[in-house]
Amino acid sequence: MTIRSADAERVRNISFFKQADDPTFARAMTGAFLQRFPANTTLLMEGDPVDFLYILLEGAVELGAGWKSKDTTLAILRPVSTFILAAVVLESDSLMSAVTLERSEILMVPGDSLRRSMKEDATFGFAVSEELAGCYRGLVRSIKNHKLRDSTERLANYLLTQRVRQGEKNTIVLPHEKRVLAALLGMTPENLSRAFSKLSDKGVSVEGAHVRFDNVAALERLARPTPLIDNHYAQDCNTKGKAFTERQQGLLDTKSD
Amino acid sequence: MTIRSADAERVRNISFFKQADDPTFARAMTGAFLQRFPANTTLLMEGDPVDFLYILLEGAVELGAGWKSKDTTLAILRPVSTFILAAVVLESDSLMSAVTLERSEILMVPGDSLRRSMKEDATFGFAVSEELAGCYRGLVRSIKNHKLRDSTERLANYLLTQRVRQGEKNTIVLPHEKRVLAALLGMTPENLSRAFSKLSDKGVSVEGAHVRFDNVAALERLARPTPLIDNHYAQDCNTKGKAFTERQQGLLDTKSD
DNA sequence: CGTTTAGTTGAGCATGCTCAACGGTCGTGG
DNA sequence: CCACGACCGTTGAGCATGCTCAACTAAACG
Repeated sequence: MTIRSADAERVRNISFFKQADDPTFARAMTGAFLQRFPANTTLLMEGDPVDFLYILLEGAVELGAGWKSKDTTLAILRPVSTFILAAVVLESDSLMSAVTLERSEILMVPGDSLRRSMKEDATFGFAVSEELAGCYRGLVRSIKNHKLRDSTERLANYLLTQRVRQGEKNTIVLPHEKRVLAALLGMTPENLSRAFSKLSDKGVSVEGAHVRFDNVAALERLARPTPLIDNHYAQDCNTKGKAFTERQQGLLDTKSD
Repeated sequence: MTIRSADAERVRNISFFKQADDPTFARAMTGAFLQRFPANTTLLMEGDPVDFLYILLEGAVELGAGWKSKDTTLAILRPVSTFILAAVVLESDSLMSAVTLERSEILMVPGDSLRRSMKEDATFGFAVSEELAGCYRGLVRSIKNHKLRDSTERLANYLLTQRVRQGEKNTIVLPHEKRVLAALLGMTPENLSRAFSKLSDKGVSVEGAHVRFDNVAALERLARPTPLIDNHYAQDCNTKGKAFTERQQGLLDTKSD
């Protein structure tokens, strides 16, 4: 077995493996191996056949796509996240490219093993369906965020989201370089700068990666976060405490394919 | 049983029911009923709890979302299409609203029945996973279409796509009102008009719902369709002849949740 | 100490939206 | 049968959001 038990533990804690029993988990992991990649390594290009499910355990990965000399970022992933799950289920070619942003540690699970486990164990299969459904809904949120909000509103909501995740304190630290954040929010670095200065009205001040909030109420009045777009503001919105299956992604951050 | 056998047949022909055996199909359909709705009926609002999987058998449905007095169209569905599948799997609230565009006939399948069948029959569960994965990839295509192409390019690709679907003839008939088409392509009706006139250079002429192509080569040179965005141009791209699981959707048309 | 890279700022431009006006079509009702 | 109104689609003018390009600063790294 090429994976350490500590890693196996971490992997079992991601949603859809948590519900698998031991034999199913073991079979799903058949042939899996752990690999390290330096920053800026292309893991996968658009159109490549997909043979493995990728599970990011350490580092950061950008999912993107291009056409006619344009490029766009679809999501930035942080551990622990799976990606390319949909392509694995369908045994089809990748629709996006994946590139490491930092030195990263990635578990690669053969698609065959995963599909076999799904077909043999209905409970596990259902868990994968839940994961896929969560990813789907993450994308829907992402599209709504993009089509219904302008860049300043997206930034405002991003900041409020980070504030919630980092414990409701009045200062947060940005988890990405500003250039990466700009790509995540669907704008240029120049416009991110300008968006930040527009928010100074609302008590937002920036110093490097540190952001301070002096008037959260005013910021919320501009941002108007909603559980129908911003997953974190989902108080009791997922009916059965299953919030874990639905993670924010895409323009909202993390988890994908 | 409230559904006619002719309808049952049509339903069985959509991807993920096709793979179910008879008992599983029967159980999944427990409590299902067929309902007719007039045009412009709201079937579901954003944030509503979802109790049924909807299957559109006749008519047309628009999926949309709103925020702060803005509204946007996420997809237009045509028969036979399921929708709200992801929310059903997760037993959670809808992220989009659904409205009939025409008089429609919709089969409503209780979420409980569907989830139970998935948990009891791994083969059926896998088929649902394939469906979800296909929906996911449809959304990814949709986002790429939107972020990487300007409005004229989206229209050009839409027209080429329709041409392929309608049999590669040199004239097609638009399946929607232009106002609806505009929403589908993510622009205003005014801009759709302008986009059409920009395409007259490329041999495209419009008369009502009829569009004629006099220079397909030129149009393709502008549109540059690719299987990584436009599903139809997938020659042999899905590895195992499973193309049926992946339908175009969202900005590309039809099939969703 | 030079070089590189991230971030900011400004000017000009492009894509797409809003608002208003107008023509054509269809359905209704006089 | 015609007249009216409603609505779809088109066209034009002006505007807004966001992008490109360029210059400049500051910090990081050799």
